[in-house]
Amino acid sequence: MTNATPRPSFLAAALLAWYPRHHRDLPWRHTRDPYAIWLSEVILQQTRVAQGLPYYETFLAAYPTVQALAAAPEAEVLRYWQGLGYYSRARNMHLTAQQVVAEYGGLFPSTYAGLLQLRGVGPYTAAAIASFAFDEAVAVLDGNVYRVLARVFGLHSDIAAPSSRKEFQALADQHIPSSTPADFNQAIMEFGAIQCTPVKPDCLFCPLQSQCWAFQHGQVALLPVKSKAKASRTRYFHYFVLRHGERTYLRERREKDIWQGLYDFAMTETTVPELPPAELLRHLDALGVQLDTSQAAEPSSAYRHVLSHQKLEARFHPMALSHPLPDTTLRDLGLRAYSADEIEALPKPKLIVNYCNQNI
DNA sequence: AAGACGGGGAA
DNA sequence: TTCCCAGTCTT
Repeated sequence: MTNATPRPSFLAAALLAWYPRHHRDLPWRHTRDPYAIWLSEVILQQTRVAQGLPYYETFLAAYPTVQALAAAPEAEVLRYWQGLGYYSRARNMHLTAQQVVAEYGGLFPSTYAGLLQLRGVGPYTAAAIASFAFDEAVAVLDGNVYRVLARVFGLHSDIAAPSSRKEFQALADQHIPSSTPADFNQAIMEFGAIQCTPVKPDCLFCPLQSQCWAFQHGQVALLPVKSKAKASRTRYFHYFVLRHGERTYLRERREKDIWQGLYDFAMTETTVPELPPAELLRHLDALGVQLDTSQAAEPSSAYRHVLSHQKLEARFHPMALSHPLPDTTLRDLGLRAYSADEIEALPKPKLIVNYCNQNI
């Protein structure tokens, strides 16, 4: 006799009973289109549902098919992504869309292993698409799943350590029912998001209460174990908001740093808050700005912008130039003059959006 | 294995 | 303010 009908998992039974009565009605749960599911999963990778939802709607309206996304200019794709963060997600989606159209005839791979080959698609996203679009019985492992499993089974491995993945994946794969893998995956993630929350989980009305190791041992608040992220560093940005007439100079960030592919102003960076006046003059000279004809206003007060791993403190130095910047400067620094409408259409970091909203 | 990569919400 | 939220790629 084969094990075609494995012993039902108490976890699966509880989650599958809980899910229909508690889950949120979200648009990507009404489709089997791997493209739409892929989009939703990439958006949700590091983003809360409330924040990602409007982006999903707008993005899907702008690019209803993988062909439409593949045909779009990258800057436009990034503009739709503006404010979501982790912009490599959008760049990778764009590249992958082009690959799917050019090499896969516009059809997504239909297996976990096949999906894993795509750029920007890792174990989590491959499992999500494989189960939701193709009913493959591969368990998703996201932050919610780590938390639920750590508490229910009393696992004390550090979930921040890559080596813990195998342990949790094996446990999840052991409990996912081959008959309804998509429902199980949706249910366990939703359960973690709504019921088994990071802080103040609703243990009082939890269907797994009697079977939950953490609850039974009074260790709910201690699980999952997660090592702390290292302290973030502070960076000081000094932006030169150069204008000539109605146009302002911006450039695309191409360096290997934050905000790759997005647009901001010419700038320099220091490790201390202040930019010495002599340094300011040196940079303006390098830009080819003629000091006697420029009208420099006082720098703005500091704009503080907090990323998870960096604290940014930015000051903006607006300058009205009486002559355009030399072509050599434009070429060397990648600067171009844009009208206000054109700036609005460029993808920009939130910090720059904030500044522009107040000053441009 | 460790670091890089955004931005937002809740306490 | 401080704490929390985390997949994928690169090194």
